[in-house]
Amino acid sequence: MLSKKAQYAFRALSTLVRRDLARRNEQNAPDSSASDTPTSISDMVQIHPMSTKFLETILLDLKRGGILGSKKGKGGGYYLLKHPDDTPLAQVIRILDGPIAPLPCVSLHFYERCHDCNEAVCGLNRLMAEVRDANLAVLEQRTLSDLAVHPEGAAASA
Amino acid sequence: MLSKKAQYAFRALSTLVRRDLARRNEQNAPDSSASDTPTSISDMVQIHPMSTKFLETILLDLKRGGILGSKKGKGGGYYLLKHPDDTPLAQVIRILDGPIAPLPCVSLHFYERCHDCNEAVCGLNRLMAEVRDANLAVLEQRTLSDLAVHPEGAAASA
DNA sequence: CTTTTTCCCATCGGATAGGTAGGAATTAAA
DNA sequence: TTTAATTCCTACCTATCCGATGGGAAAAAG
Repeated sequence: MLSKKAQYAFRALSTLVRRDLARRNEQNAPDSSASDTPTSISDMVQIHPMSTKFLETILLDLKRGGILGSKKGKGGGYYLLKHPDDTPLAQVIRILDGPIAPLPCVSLHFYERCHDCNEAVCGLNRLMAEVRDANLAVLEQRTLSDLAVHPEGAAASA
Repeated sequence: MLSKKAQYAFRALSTLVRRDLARRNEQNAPDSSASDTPTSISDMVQIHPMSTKFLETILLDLKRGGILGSKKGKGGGYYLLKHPDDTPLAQVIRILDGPIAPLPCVSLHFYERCHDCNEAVCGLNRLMAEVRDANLAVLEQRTLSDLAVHPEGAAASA
């Protein structure tokens, strides 16, 4: 299960993504690198109500994780460092929740040796590697852009 | 990530499965229902070293979950209630770790309404439902039998 | 030099994970 | 009929983590 941290992260990111895509549209600059108009924490909290202080720590994590940039002071805030298409959901989850794999011994980014079993002949490892791959097939393919897409053509925005 | 409980469960189950399949083979009764030769906790611990007391609680969970039967007293122990092919890994995980879905609002067996968002238009729900389905494609398909299969040993079935 | 913001550090209460202890109930066999 | 082996039940314990909060310091803009 995703932690609250990851859930809140996705909420906040969806706001940043929507603004980012809108700006790219307006400016006819679909490929420009980073936003120049940061969004403050208080703005984000107004759109998706949650604890300001808690969101603060989350955004800091995302910044350290290389997803967000920030600008201090008046008019400051956070912005996406890359095009929303270029940040897979897997990256967000790894920053906030750690490994995606169901076992450390089949994790790609957080591998830890499994000392209780021989990995070569352990039936569980093989199966859990399948699970990991099934997850990654979605989470590495889907990106922040998909967060902002709403299914039916309806103009149902938040 | 799987809990230790689930990991230990799979270890113990792999022992039961191997014995169960061997017995079916010897007796030329591939379709008989339950084992008549229970395996004791101490036997299981000898094969896969772990805390006896902890395994006890796990096996009780598996029994309450409808996967194992038990026999008390001398010569007693636990046995599989069904053919190993008929218990998907998902069932084991649900008993010991709860939901497989990454969010309660997309869980099939542990659904809980998501009060912070409109599920119909929430981008995250849709994506996490994809993740859930990717997981279930493996975990409902793969069964206890797959636990006992060793890769290089040739005779790999499915 | 005041206001608005990010940034940093420390703490905190409650829940959960992982594990332990002791003993009652049941059964087989000596 | 006693004894040994087993499951079963209830309670407890400890460390860690989750979710969250508080108090400022540092930077930037007006």
